[in-house]
Amino acid sequence: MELRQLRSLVTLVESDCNVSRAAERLYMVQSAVSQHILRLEEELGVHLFMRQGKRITGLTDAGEKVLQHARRVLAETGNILDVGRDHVEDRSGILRIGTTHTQARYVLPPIVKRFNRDYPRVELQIHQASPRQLVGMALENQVDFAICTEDLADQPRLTTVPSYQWNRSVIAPPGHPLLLEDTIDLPALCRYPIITYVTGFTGRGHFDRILHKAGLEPHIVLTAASTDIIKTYVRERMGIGIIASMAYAPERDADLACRDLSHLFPWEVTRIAYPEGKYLRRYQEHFIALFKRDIAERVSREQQPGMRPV
Amino acid sequence: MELRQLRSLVTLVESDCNVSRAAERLYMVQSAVSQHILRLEEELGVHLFMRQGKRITGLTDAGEKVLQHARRVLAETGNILDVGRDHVEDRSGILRIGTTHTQARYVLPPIVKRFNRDYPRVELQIHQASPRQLVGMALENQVDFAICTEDLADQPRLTTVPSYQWNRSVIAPPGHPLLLEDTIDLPALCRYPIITYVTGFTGRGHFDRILHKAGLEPHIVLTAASTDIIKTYVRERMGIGIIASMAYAPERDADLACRDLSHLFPWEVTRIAYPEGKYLRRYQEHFIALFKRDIAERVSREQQPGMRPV
DNA sequence: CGTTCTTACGTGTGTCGTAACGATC
DNA sequence: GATCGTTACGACACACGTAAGAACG
Repeated sequence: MELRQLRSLVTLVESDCNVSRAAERLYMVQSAVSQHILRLEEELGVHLFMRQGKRITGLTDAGEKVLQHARRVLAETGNILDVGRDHVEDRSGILRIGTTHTQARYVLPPIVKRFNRDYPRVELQIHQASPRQLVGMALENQVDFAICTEDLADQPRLTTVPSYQWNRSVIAPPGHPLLLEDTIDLPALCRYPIITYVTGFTGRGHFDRILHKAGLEPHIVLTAASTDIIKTYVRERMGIGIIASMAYAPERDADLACRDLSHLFPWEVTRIAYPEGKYLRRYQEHFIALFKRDIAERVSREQQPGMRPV
Repeated sequence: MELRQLRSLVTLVESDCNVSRAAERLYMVQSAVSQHILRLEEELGVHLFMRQGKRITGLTDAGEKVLQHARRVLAETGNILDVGRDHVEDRSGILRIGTTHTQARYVLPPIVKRFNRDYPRVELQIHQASPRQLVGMALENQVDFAICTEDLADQPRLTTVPSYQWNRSVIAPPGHPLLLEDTIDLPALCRYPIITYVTGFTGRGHFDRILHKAGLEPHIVLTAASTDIIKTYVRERMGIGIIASMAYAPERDADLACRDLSHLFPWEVTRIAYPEGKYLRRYQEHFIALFKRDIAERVSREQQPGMRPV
């Protein structure tokens, strides 16, 4: 068995079982990849791929199993290379972050900026996806860190680092009747059409559960994956917006009133996740430290009510 | 980077950093192993080993890190080979069991016998070690299964399967004054010299904690790692023996009286552990199933009071 | 002086690329 | 006929073994 062969196997699967395309990605000719697979199958004594004539159509059961282990082999060889890179030159490299729109737009910017100042020669990549996708991307080593709130707790093959906590706020156009209330409670919220996040995003799960427990049926008039969309329709007076508190920017959103709702909903924990056992390069550890430090500073500086350190 | 190189690295460390001996184990000449290490160091740009002149004296920090990942790479390639073996011939292979004396001597025999009847062409290896050592052996893939009671719970990189529960019994020569008591309690036990297991073995931890909580100071006159030794000195009338209940064999130990102590101590859980993510061959899964089934049958058949299924 | 590791060099295996062939849609 | 995968073959690279050299106790 050779690492090359495993590399070909994984790339082939990621190229929809198209040998030609896999070969391109690997900067090799088709025949080489083909041979890798054939030799691997020969050595193991199992067909890893199902074929119709000569067309490869998919993985066999054995292929699925081998693929999983092959992925981990490659991940670990990647870790070994990273140990080397860190000793040769620990100030440059790539940092691939997978995260949701909310984090990328409202939380990461100051952190990323500072990180870039500390490590100007590290190339930063921000990949945007849904929490569920992010879990897969972290596991398949398509990103170094997955940063989000959902789906990360108790994930068996991921190490997760809690980075900060946040809660929700309600936004509404100035003069909206909700804003006249002294203290906002759940029934008050449910008296108006609500615009909030799509299921699976940004604390939507707990939001639904709390309202359901209270026996309330909110009138959710529109949902979106990103806060910008929500704000847009709140401005259009389609309803009140329930958003993550850190997504309210006082300057830019001066035309929207905002009220904290921390007393109504549980605090959400945003986590940084990476594959269990992954070797963290110096700058990767630095990023995690920076994340926590920045949140702590921001909270104490801006007195933001809907956000707090872990 | 090549798998061969990683293999050489791991073997070299397991050969006390002696290149000649590592080469022997790998059926290669010294120079080949030497080259593997040098090329790997060259590619990574780090010294993995510390040297005094040409003598290799130990791993560097980077070497330690690389070693860990290299071990996992090899474990995963082993899993891949196992997937193949299972499809080629799933009735023969090797099963390496690491366990303590108590399990090997008093619990495993009927299970092993039955397993051998089901899979006569699987070579069984039983490696005996302390619970602490067993954890290391499982992690470093020196055994397939580690079976013991201590040190396995919440081990991060091991999957553990609870297999059965057991409690303690006291053994004493016939006519011993303790046997006249109606119900035996902790103070009663502490009135006599006690012979039991060494710290770290067979439930000794909970034993100590319970007595300490009760404010009792037992007079422990002798400790041993295996029940046979304990029995021997109980026969010599050096004291009463506190042993795992399954270690009392009514026929063979007819010259010793035995009383169950389940009412005094917490139940211990014996677990089967293997590296997280390990591919289990057919016969390995069968062994685990057999283990549980056999215990259930034994308990219901023999009405053994100090043993129960999970 | 034996042990231990590295370096030098030749041989053979094996991998990759070119190219032709065979299959499938 | 176009796309796709396998087979055949040659060139090159490289890993291993032999053997000599260098460093330590």
